[in-house]
Amino acid sequence: MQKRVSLKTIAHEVGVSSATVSLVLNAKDKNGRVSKEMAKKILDKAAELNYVPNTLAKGLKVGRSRTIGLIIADISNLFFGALALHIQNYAEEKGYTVIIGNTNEQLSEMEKLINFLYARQVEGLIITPTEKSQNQLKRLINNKTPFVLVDRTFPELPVNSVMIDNYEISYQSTLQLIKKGCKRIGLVTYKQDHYHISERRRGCEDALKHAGLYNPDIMEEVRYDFFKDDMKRAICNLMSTKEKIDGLFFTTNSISINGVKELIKNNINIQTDIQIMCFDENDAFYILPYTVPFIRQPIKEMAQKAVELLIDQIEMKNEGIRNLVIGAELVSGENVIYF
Amino acid sequence: MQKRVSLKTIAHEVGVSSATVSLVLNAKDKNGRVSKEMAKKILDKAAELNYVPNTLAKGLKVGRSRTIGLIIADISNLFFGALALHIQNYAEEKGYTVIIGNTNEQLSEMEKLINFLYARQVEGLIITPTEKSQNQLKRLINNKTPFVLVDRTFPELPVNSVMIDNYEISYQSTLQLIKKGCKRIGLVTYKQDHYHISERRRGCEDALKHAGLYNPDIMEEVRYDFFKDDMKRAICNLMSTKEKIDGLFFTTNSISINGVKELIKNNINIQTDIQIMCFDENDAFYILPYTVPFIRQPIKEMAQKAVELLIDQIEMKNEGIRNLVIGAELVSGENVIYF
DNA sequence: AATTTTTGATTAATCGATTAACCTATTTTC
DNA sequence: GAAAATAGGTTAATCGATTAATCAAAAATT
Repeated sequence: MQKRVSLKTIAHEVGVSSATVSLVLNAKDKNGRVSKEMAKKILDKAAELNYVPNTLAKGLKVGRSRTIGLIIADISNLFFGALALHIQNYAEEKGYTVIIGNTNEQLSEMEKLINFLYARQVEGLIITPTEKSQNQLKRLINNKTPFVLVDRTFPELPVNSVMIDNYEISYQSTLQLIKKGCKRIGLVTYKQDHYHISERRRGCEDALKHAGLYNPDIMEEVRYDFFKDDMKRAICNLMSTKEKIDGLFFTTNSISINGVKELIKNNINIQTDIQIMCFDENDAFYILPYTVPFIRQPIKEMAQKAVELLIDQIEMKNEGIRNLVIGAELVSGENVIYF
Repeated sequence: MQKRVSLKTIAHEVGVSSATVSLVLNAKDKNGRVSKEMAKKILDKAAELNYVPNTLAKGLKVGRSRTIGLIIADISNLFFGALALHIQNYAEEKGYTVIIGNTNEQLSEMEKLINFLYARQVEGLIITPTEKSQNQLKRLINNKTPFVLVDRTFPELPVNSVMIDNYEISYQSTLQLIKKGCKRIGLVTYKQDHYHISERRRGCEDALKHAGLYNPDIMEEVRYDFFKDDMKRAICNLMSTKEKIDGLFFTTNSISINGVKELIKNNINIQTDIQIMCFDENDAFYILPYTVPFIRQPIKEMAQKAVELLIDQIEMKNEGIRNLVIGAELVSGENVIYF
């Protein structure tokens, strides 16, 4: 790598001190601190030498890195990928650099990442927390490190968060299944204690209970670590009940995709035999010859709000804890139903 | 944010100079520079105060940021998402931080990103270049900025690259279609001048020519900016030829997904009416009741090699330009065919 | 003509960490 | 017992940029 051009280089070539160069290049010579001719000379030389300021040195001096850390649970998931993209775009627009880390849903990785990012002087974090990460978040709170949770949260902790209303959208979407005439509606969800997932389940189950259709025998749980096997078993179980089920609610995207796959494998016609409700958009749905109804999270909006919340905290514009809830939409066939 | 603990803080609390603290914390007191008792005191205090070194300050001093920039063309694409994940994981393992940027296939964005990353003192770049970005790459070459191209390259430029053998795998995969008995094999590709895409086309066409099956009338091009409309038209054209086509080669993942979708929409049975060949793995393929043959790129290996090549350059272990070609595999039903 | 103001720049400290060079007791060596 | 070696630190410069404080010369004011 060629030696980089620093303020000093320019100063030396023009024959002034580096302070002068700094003033000109930062346009802080408002009170006529530098003559126009000199300013032009410096600007020209900077352009000629292709000067790019050293963000790190500047950050060190002014005590601000203008960097935020993004801790994602599973970047190979399209939902998180899109979330990361929008967070990055929006943060960059606001003048911040984003360093992304991936926990792979591993608590230990989350701890490592926090330290890693902290050492890189991030001014704040946007986090999709892994299960049981409350203690790590508490440490961040004690440190007064600004952070925002997205997509997932722990309701018992006093933290900033951006979420969709998982209960509400699940309730409403289940009502849609009922409206379509489903009488025996099952559910497949993860066996884990993420609040957002259990809220989805609760929303679905409450809708069923209120309609007098709730049946605990057709609520299936699958393990994250044995996902494929458990899905196979779950769909198999559900499909072999005496009274055939005619509706199915999937609480996450991965469960939705795999659920549809297993249904197709079992020769169940998703149009006629059963109605389903999925979470999150996916290419896979568009490949099918029929439309699959799914709940769409407003990813871009969530990303922007998360960045805004974080920057407000960093720049001390915040007034206490904020928990944003953003509406999701049910995409069913051609028509979008908003809630 | 709480005031961070610096070397000085520790030095002050223990009652020594910060030089001593630095020596102890970096284990550079090998020649008995610091007494064991003092070292223990410092270590204990560092642990007590939860000291985390300021990577930026260290980078400034030693002249190395240990950061690399990753410029991705379209992070919402699963292939690039996976590539980014693996690059990041492997780079971190090697002690480097990765800052990711997304060009959205826009040349102007690529220029902005390069400057942005350069200002952040990246020591090198891994790039999936956009079309017509040769001049920007030439500037990097002139600057002697270490960089590696992945997935795409410009054969006329003297650059390091990690690629699959697009020509070879396309040739072989087309032979498979022919072996299955296809007589009229069409192709859908992007109308753009990326070398890797045109190599895929060339591979397919050469296989057809050598088999005496080449027909330029059923080679369709679609525009990136009018993708969906063009795909609709392309498939429609192909399907309305007098002599029905019985094989179809898609040169990218997005074309594959959309192609399959359009075929299904047009009520064409992919098992019986037509044989297809797709590029890159996708969830969508697994949702279908039949297996879709596709070409799988060894993403993880490509990622690792790219990181290795780059680090070799950064740490001056390189010996000139290297162009790595990694074998891809054809995944056809249950059996994987390696080339 | 003496004083004040303005113009146009420089000096020097600082951010946090590193490291070559230096210093002072204490211990070894002959 | 004097010189040399060693142990156990400290000083100070440095990376690149910022900025308060300062300064010298020219211009304006009285």
